[in-house]
Parts: sequence; structure tokens; C-alpha cells
Amino acid sequence: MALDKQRIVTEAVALLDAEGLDGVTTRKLAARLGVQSPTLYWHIPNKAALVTAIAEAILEQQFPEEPASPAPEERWQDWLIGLAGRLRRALLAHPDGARIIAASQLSLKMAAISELAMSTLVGRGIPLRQARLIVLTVLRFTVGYVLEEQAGRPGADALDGFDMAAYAAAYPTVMAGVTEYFQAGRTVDDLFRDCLEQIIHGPAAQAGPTS
Amino acid sequence: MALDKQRIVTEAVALLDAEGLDGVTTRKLAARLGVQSPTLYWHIPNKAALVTAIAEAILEQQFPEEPASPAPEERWQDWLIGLAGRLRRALLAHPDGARIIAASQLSLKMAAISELAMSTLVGRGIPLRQARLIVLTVLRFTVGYVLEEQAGRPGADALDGFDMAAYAAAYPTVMAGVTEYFQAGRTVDDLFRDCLEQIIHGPAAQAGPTS
DNA sequence: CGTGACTCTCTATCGGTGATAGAGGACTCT
DNA sequence: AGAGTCCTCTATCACCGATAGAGAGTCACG
Repeated sequence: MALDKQRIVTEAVALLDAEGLDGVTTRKLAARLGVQSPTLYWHIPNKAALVTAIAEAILEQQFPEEPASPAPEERWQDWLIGLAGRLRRALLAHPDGARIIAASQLSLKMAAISELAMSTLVGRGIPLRQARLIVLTVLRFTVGYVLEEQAGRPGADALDGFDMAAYAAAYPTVMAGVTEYFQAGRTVDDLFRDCLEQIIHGPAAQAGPTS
Repeated sequence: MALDKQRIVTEAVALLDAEGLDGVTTRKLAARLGVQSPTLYWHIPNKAALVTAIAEAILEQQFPEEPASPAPEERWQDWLIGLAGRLRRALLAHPDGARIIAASQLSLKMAAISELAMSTLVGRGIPLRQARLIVLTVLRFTVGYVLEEQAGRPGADALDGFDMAAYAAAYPTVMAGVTEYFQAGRTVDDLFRDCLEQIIHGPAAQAGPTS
């Protein structure tokens, strides 16, 4: 029953799942642990460190060991898409997951993922500089994507003065694009994957005229 | 000297510039306006609305009018890169700019940028679905990129127990990639642009072996 | 002129937040 | 037994976003 950092972080993740990031407060967390809130500061320097620890725990959950290298016959493009997909799933697995990752700095797990991805690409013959660009682009895109994906819950109260018809009239191409995309039975998972393929395979090949 | 929403938002941006997003509090803002803090709530429903208004003001500053369509002879790829660059500059122009944009929902200015970009691409003969994918990818990447770019200020106190040598040993490819990139006199602006070109022109063309 | 209504700002206060100071219990080693 | 260390406690701070409700100023109408 000893209170240590491990137990604090585990309970913090549970609290995060129950109430979201804004609900993760030192008092509520302490109450769940059967303790008074100042006690937490014996084990943790401040709340930012707690959030960083939560971030690490979330990533650890989806990448328990060193993430797998690709099978020799697997194309690096497909492997990288899968890796980004797992990262996205890790962020989506908890409320405000992307916010937490973005707020946390210096994540070792994130660095490990970068290292694996870059060394894999280099091992496949891609120049170092380009491997860096591809990996950096994919990872930052993924965080940005999920961030917006999770933020987009306008809680019914913000939708009061929102005129959907006017919106459609003002931004017809955006609306047409959205409806066209999902009309074909595609899901938000497909959308993420399609965006990634734009990055990794490049649009130019199928984009028609280039000028 | 009447206090209206316009003046509040203007002063809020000034306060943001001076103290960052965490320094933007209703009390400090009211003090700057020579007023008591509850007064603000006559003009603004809550703080989230204030942040959204700040976001709109930041974008408005970089895109005062409807952003320009490309010249007929300009390649859409170059035009889109320039557009994303302007968006990045808008976010970098104020502390926590990306955090503010990410926190604000339903930005009209952002929708206008999407609309312009998508309709431009469609006008150049790109299929609607692909135009959506490209624009969505570029915009979300840009926000994710600047978010990390601005978050990366570990305030010298977090660097205490940070062993740079161990980091370099654990993640050699990452380190090699970083040093190689900046050794050639490249800047962070170049890095952003190179990442964008990965998205827009595609890496496959120069990436060497594809398996 | 008077009187109501409307607009805007005020004082007072609420519940909640991260964080610190410092007392004290429990446990271990000498 | 005594000292020292580890851990949790109570008490408290300064600050936050937000609300209730009183009261000035202004303007329009009778």
C-alpha cells in the first residue's frame, strides 16, 4: 500500500479517463489515493512533471517494449504508416491524449520512436537528411491531427448561435469535400490513413497537372 | 474610452505578448484596461470565448483580407507552401500562438483559409477528394509543427538532470540527423519548408529504393 | 420636468487550483 | 535510548474563473 510514483501515475491515468485532463487535479488525485494533496509533492516536483509522467505512461501502454522493426519484406512506407497509426491509437485511447503529449516535453518514449523510425529508414537506404524530414513530418502531423480530432467536441452549448446553412454557403468547397469523403462509407480512420499516404507516398504522382 | 470587445481583445493580445498564455488572466487584463475583472463578463461570456477571439485576432493580423489567390503562372505547390508559411508566421508572431489556435474551436478565419486553398487546388484540376486531403494534411501539420516548435523551451530548470551525452548515445540516428541538418547552415525555417515539401511534392520521387 | 428602462461598472464573495511551511508519526540503524 | 530518515499530515498562501446583486450614468418618453 506504499504510495510511490508508480501508483500515483497509474491512478492519474484512471482519473484522466474518468474526467479528462482538466479533471486531473492534485486534490482529486490525492482523494483517490486515500491521501491529502500535499503528500503528492513528496513524490513529484510539480504538476508539469505529473503530466509528463502521464504522457510517458500513455505511450508505454501502446508501445510496451521497443516497438517492432519492420519485417524484411515489408515496405518501409507501409511500416511507417502502421507506426503512426499506433501512435494515433495511443493518443486516442485516453481523453485529451494529444494535449497531454503536446504539453509534455522531452518524452523519452517519443525519442525512442523517432530513433527507431529514422534508423529503419536509413537502413533501407534513405539518406539521413531525408529520413529525418520524413519522420519529423509524420510525427508532428500525427500529433497535430489527433489534437484537432480530440478538440473538436463543441459541447452543444457552443453550437447555439451556429448557422450551419450559412457555413455551408460561405465555405462550399470545404463542405463538398467533407460530404463527398464520408459519403463513400469512409471513416475518420480512413481519413487519417489517406493523409499519411499523402505524406509518405506523395501526392504528385496522382495529383494530375503540376502547374 | 468606452470598453468594448474590440479593445478587450486588443489588450489581451498585448498581455499575451508580454506574459504568454498563462499570464492572460481576467484580473491582469482588467487591470490593464483600468477596470475590475467582473466587468469583462459583460462583454464576453467566458474565458474560452476570449481565447477564441484572440486566436481570430492573431490570424487576422497575418491575413488582414481574404488571402490572395495564386498568380496564374504560379505553381499551386509553391503557392500552398507559401500559404502554410504565412500561417506558421502568424502562429510564431505571438507566444503560445499555436496553443491558442489549437485551443480555439470553430475559427472562421481558419475555415476561410481552408476554403481558399481547396477551391484553388480544385481550380487547378485536382480532384476534390485529393484537394481535401492535401489541404487538411498541410494545415494540421503546420499547427502540430509550430506547437512543438513553441513548446520546446525547457526553461533551464528542466535541464538539470538531463544527460546530453546519454541522450546522444541512446538515440544516435536522431542526433546525427539534427547535427547534419543544421551543420550546413540551414535554419528552422528551412526545416519547416523542407518538411512541407515532403508533403506536397512527395518523398518517393527522391527517396531512392521504395522497398 | 420626471420617471422608467437600459447599459455598463462596481463590491463582495464563492468554490476551486497549484504550491509551500512546518509539525509530527513511524520506522531503522547505531 | 537516541538520532536520523522517510513519509504524511494540518494550515495556509496567492491566485484563478465566475456569479450575484447594488448602483451609477444615459436616454426616451409622458
